[in-house]
Formats: sequence, structure tokens, C-alpha cells
Amino acid sequence: MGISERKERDKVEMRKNIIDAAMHMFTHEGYENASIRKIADKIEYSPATIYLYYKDKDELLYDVQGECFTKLVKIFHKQANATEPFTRLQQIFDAYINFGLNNPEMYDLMFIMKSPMNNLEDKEVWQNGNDAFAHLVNCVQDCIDQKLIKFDNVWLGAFSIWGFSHGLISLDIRCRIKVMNLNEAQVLEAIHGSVANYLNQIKT
Amino acid sequence: MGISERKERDKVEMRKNIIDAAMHMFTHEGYENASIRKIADKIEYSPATIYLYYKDKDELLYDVQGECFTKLVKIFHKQANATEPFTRLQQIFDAYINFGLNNPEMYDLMFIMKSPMNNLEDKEVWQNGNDAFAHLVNCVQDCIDQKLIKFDNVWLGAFSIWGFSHGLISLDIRCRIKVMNLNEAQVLEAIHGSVANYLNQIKT
DNA sequence: TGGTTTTACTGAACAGTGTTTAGTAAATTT
DNA sequence: AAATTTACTAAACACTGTTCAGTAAAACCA
Repeated sequence: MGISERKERDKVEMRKNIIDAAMHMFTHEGYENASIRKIADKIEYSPATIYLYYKDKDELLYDVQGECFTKLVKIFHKQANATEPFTRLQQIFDAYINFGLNNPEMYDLMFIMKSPMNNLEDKEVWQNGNDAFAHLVNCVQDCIDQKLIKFDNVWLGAFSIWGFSHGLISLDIRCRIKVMNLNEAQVLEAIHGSVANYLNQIKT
Repeated sequence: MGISERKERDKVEMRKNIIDAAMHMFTHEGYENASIRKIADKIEYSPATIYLYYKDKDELLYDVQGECFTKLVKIFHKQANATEPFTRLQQIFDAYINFGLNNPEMYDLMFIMKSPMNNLEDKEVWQNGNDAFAHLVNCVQDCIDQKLIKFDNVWLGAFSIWGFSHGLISLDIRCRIKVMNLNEAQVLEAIHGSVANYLNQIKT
């Protein structure tokens, strides 16, 4: 009976449909306007139908977040592939910062909003986050091996670098920089200047 | 006529009342449970009354945020007053990080949530943020004057330090660290370890 | 094939949110 | 004492996430 297989495919397709609609809503109209009702409207189903595929909005947002991570990891592969470890570290930095500044809604969902993380039970691991983080960890490992940066603990080094870049991006996304009496160009200058400075400071 | 003066005092007192109720709700029940209706309930007025004193929730949250900044600035004065600049920088770091970790709801309102910033018109300056930031700027200025840290631009140095600490705190508050397969103690270790590392890296 | 069960879906409701408005009683002014 | 202004509220509006009873179609079984 290929029926149950087809049904399984249909189920997966429907979930993909919902995710895509949510993602579109999210990136084009902003989070505020991405309600279950509007997502349902977009795929031409009733709002209640979404709850046949997702137990709640948090669970759906977790899947949308997953899509965002796929995009980020692709960018890492394309834009951060130098063999020289420190150059690759710079590329990762650039790619991450630019991803955040150019896709604030996605970045928000991935690293700022609480909602999608509610889906993770305690002691459960954040697979998407860890996978993306692994790129940075590998790079930092190579840098440390060749004594290119002032870190001895790999994980702590990667975490510090992540923390630093996240701080800059999230301050920008959540409107804490421009209100310091800076215009748009000065904000970008501040962020990129900080990164350049930091790379110099951690370089051996 | 003392009447208009008394009315002015009453108005100020009422706003203080509302702010206090909101702050209490916020820190004790969390942001999710701090609705206008519940705040109104707490001060025993109708929800509509709040709109006679604040044009919307964002404006109220901006005032609550102001209270939070008063607390943070007080902490800076008490806990970061060493005369030796680099020691003072360490104290500011510690005070800021601890404030964030111990008062996640306040920190959220001050540096993560979008809502209170909606109140600021474009090109308007964020007074509270700038005042608190000034403490860091002064300290960084002293450090640079005495050639204690690897920065030449004062503002950029202070901004970098702020960004770094904010990154760590906000990743924690928005649940992005513990899901990396870390227990509570390891999270704290990671944060404080990163700070210690960073201070070493920027030290001349 | 016909009858039964399962599946996929929806309309309507519930309980909550921020916010507005019309109406009212009290305080103030004339 | 009458007129006006002030301070406040009940009720509604337009949303939100979510649940549940009901329904038509698909699948299964005899």
C-alpha cells in the first residue's frame, strides 16, 4: 500500500508549506505580523489546521529557525573557506555580522527571540545552534593549533568570539546603537571598527 | 491657588504608582504577565486610566526602563569606584555582568526588548543609555590615558567592551547557552571565563 | 459493492492582549 | 447655585494563540 507513504509525504509537504509561509511572513512583514491566522491565510487553510501539524507556535518557530540555520551554514561554506585559519576566522566574522545586519528578522529568530527555544526540553541539545557553532569551533581549533590567536581553550575561544559578534549585532537589531546619537553610516562604522579592533587584539 | 500644584503632584505620584506597579509585575511575574490590565488591577484603577498618564505601553515601558537605569547607575557608583583605571574597568565589567544575570527581566527591558525604544523618535537621543554608558567611557578614557588597554579610540573601545559583555549576557538571558549542552555552573564558568580572557587580551 | 471507521479539515468559541470612546460623577470655577 | 472642567470607568473593538465539536471525504473491511 503506497497510501500511507503518500500520506507521510503529504504531511511533510504540508509542514514545509507552513514553514515557508511563516518564513515569508516573517522576513517580509516582520515578526509582529506573522500570526498563525495570517500564516494560515497565506496557505489557504484554517488556523486550526496548523495545530494538526504543530503543537504550538513555538514548535513552528523552531522549524522556521532551522531553515534560517540552513541558510547561515550555506553562507559559511560559501564565504568562509580560506585555508589559512586566521583569514577564515575573519571570513566567518564578516559572514556572521553581515548575515545578522542584512537579515535582522532571521537573526532575531535564531539568536534573540525566546519563543523558539521554549520548544527545547531541559537538557535537550540545540542541534542547529551547535552545528553552526561547529564551523567556528573548527576554525578556532586550527588557529590555536598554529598559535595564531591568544586562546588556549578552544570552546571558550569560539564562545567568546560568538558572544562578541552577537553583542554588536543584537544591540543594532534591538535599536540600542542608533539612539546613541549616531547615524546609519556611523553605526556600521562602529560595528566593523569593533570587529577589526577585536581581531587585532586576539591575534598573536 | 495651590490646587493646580497639588494636581501636578498627584499626576506625578500617579505616574510613579503606575511605574512601580509595572516594575513589580515585571520583575516578579515576568514580562509575559505584565499586561496593562494586570498593572491597572494592582493599583486598583481601570485599564483605561493608565492611558490618561501614558499614551501607550511603549511609553510606560520607557519610564520603567528609566528606573532600571537608575538602579544600574547606583550599582556602578557603589561597586565600580577604584581609582586605578584598569581595576575600575574590571569592576564595571563585573557589576554589569552580575546585574544582567541577577536581574534578567530588567536587563531585558533595558537592552533587549524593542518595545521601550519605540518611544524614541528618530534622531532623538537615548538619555538613560548614554548616561550609563558615560561611566564606561570615562573609565576607558582613563585607561587609554595611562596606556593600560589596547584601544586608541575611546568611544570605540567603550562600545566594544559594552558589545562584548552584552553579547554574553543576552545569549544567556535568551536561552542560547544552556542549550549548548551545558549545565548552570558551566554556563557561569563560560561567561566569567570569557570576560577574564577578554580583559587579558585588551590589557597592554 | 455497501457499510464502517478513520482521517483531514474547519467554524466557532475561549481567554487573553493593547487601545479607544462614550458616558458619569465629582471637583472646580464662575 | 449653575456651569464647566477634570478624573475616571464600562464596554467595546480588533487583534492574538489555542481548543473543540462537528463534517465531509477518504480508506478500510465485509
